[in-house]
Amino acid sequence: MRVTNGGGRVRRGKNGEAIVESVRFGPLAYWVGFNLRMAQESAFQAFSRRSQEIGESPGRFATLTIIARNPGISQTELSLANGRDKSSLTPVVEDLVRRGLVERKRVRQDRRTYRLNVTPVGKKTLTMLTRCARRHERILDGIIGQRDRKRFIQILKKIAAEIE
Amino acid sequence: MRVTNGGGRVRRGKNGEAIVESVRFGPLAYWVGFNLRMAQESAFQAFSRRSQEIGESPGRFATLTIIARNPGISQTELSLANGRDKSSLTPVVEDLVRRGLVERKRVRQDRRTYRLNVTPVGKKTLTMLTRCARRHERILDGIIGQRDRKRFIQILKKIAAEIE
DNA sequence: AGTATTTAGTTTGATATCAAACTATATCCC
DNA sequence: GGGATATAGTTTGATATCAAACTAAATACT
Repeated sequence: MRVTNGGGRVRRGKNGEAIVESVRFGPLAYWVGFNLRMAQESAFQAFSRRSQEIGESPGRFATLTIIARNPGISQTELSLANGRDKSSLTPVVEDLVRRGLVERKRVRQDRRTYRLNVTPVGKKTLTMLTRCARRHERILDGIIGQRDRKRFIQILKKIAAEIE
Repeated sequence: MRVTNGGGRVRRGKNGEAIVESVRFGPLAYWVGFNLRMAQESAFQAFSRRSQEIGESPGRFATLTIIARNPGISQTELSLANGRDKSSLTPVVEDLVRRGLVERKRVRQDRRTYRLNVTPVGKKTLTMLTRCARRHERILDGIIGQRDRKRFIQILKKIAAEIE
């Protein structure tokens, strides 16, 4: 179940007539935090549907892209770049390796760490996912508008970087 | 573990000297979806820390606010407004009722639905949470800047409303 | 009135995530 | 060299969430 708006509240009066009241959000309506959450979740949901069409979980996209762009990256570096705890990555990487999309090698000099690389099969999947993500981005661009897009992304980056 | 940037990759050369490479994000760097996620998660994390200081889970804030602003709202209406599946709300409401922050009454005309209201105790908690959220908002405002703030929120709302 | 459909909320099963504790290895410093 | 400390990754336990199946009640249709 997905939300698209504040959803009208329908209530019945004495005679059964519908009384539609809209939900009041109070301060939430104009606060950044709440709107950020709602926007992110809708966008994620939309991308999720798209990527499921090609049989991949949406989270794999960022993971695969970062590995592909940083051959030999370690799991910890990946977890930092991806904004997830390193422990969350254990099952994800396991799954990618099991399905042959990613290859994982021990490092000779430091036998604690792994180096991750995308396999040819993984590259094919990534190509499909990227196409999928581009379509998604095009829709988002349409909503935001060319004029504001750059500034919008700048602000998002600034929030991620500066909030503690 | 929280991410604030792309995190430098440190690797050791033959002679043990540190080689710092920064992580390449490829297309992720300028795509809306990824930056939206990173910003939202950092912001949420920050608010989470704040609200834990007063012993409340961060999710309770939106829930309590919406109930307070819409006395007698049903769980389904609440779930729509809050952007969560109605089934997720069952344990949340249960907890709020158990702790005496919210009161829940059966409706005579329609015995399937409940009406939710915030109790005086809940109002006190909400006041504290609101103070906490205001501090958080002030920081976000500082990062975004007064000039762009309004437009930024408009865009977030537009994304939530228009993406499918 | 009586059956079919819709609706409100709960239950169940699956997934993603985090944080803290843990294991194995590497590095620091005496 | 050897103990103390730090680091890479895994394990474990807890939480939040969703989606689908379910129950009970209301409404719609004939």
